[in-house]
Amino acid sequence: MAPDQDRAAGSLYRKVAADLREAITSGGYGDNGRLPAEGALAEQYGVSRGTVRQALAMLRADGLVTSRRGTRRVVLGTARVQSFSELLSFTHWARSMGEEPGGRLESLIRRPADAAEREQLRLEPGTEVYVTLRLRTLSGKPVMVERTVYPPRVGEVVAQLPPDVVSHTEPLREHGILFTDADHTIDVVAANADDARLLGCRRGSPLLREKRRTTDPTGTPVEWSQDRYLPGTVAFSIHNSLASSALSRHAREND
Amino acid sequence: MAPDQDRAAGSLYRKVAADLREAITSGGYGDNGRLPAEGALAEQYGVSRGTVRQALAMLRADGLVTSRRGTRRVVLGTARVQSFSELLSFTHWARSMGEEPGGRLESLIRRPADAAEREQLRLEPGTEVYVTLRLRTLSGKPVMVERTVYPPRVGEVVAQLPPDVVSHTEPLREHGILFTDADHTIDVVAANADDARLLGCRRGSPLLREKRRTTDPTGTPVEWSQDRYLPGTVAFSIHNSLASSALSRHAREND
DNA sequence: TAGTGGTCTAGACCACAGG
DNA sequence: CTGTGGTCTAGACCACTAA
Repeated sequence: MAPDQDRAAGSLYRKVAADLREAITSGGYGDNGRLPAEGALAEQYGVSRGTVRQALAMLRADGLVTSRRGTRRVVLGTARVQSFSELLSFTHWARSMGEEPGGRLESLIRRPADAAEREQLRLEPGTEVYVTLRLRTLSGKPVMVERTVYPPRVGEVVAQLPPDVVSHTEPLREHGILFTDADHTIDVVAANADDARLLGCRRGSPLLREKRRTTDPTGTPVEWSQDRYLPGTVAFSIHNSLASSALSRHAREND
Repeated sequence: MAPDQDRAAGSLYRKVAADLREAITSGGYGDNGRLPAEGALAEQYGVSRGTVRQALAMLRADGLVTSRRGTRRVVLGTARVQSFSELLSFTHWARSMGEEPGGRLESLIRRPADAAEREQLRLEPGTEVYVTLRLRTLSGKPVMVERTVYPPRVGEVVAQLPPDVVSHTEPLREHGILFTDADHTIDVVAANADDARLLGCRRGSPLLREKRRTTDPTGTPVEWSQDRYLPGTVAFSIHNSLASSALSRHAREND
């Protein structure tokens, strides 16, 4: 078991959800099969129906099952949805694919925030921010350029990390800086001179861009980042429904 | 009020959620402000705490509020998240931006499904599918090429629509074909000859691609589509958190 | 310590699917 | 009609935050 999965512990409904997820993804209920009724599951696990429903809501959000009034839940598929930490951390993502993540800090500067940065990070005029430029690699091959702006509290921690540290989210968590919510925007952008030099592509060639603003549980922004990927190295996937949705990032596969 | 929003009707928690959403987005609680306690909201609306929590879970998924044990919920922002129908329907999306959606059916053919299509739509070998190629425009300007594969049950309905019909999801709903779940993948692809001709770009120039498979409440696939957008016309946004996430598509704004 | 959200229970009624 | 998921209630206890 990956250490990530142990987070199922702590609450009952997470344990039930983890167990059901395991049963589903290992084919225990078949594809397009039906799950037992909520009442049956409640009895089977020795919990109330409400707890079972809370567990099933997680699977619903992940696109594993549908639900419709009147009939049993249907197994949609064995969709692989990434955990939140896999989504935010290049390092976790790479490792989950069996690739070796690498990176190089190109620059780290401290300067007053401009208007856009103040807006994104909710900072007072004159506040200084830390700005990093990193090249990210998979098994030695450049795939992404990452530009991140940190507010002072976070930047001070980042600035003291060794320049060759692979993961940033882990040390930050140890400093009590938590990532709980993120807004992402995905589009296409042309490579500028820096992008071209670092990624080894032509200037003006298209890159897949992900802009991301992350906040902690109090709603305070902790990071504003702009990642630019070489085409063909990444795709973003989302499952959504009338009720909920989820995003996942994965290596691109053939058409 | 847009007709879409009337769907808040039907259940209590949706009404509560709609009311709170309105209060938040109109600034009633301020940015980074605090919501009243769950108990207070329950009393205010005359419902149980469980119902209030169900409503708040929706706002949480939309990125409007955070939550943390021990303190009141924090208003994250006034994020505009699109409804599921806006996300699936080009027509709804265009109108929500105040643009005039247009389109032209370039071709509609019926032929046996190939291996990939059978896989995506869960069809038996030899089953025939309907394949459409459409050019989509905003206020007359080409922005997207859409290739959709329908299984027979759905294709038969689509094939009988007038070629210049703007929205397909609406007539389908009237035929009892419901869209409840979708999986999306977003990446970059080079324009082929057809794309270049229809969109008026050079062959090989980059396009933002969204692949989408949609299913109905029983888990049966009803559509497999591949949309290719001109760069600069669209971006995709997602809010996600430790608990949940949502996707929205919107017009690109300046950097 | 007091207030808050997170979790869990037990029971109720309804709307809808399908025989 | 029966069985199912959808909704709602009333109450309980716990873990955590902030004063």
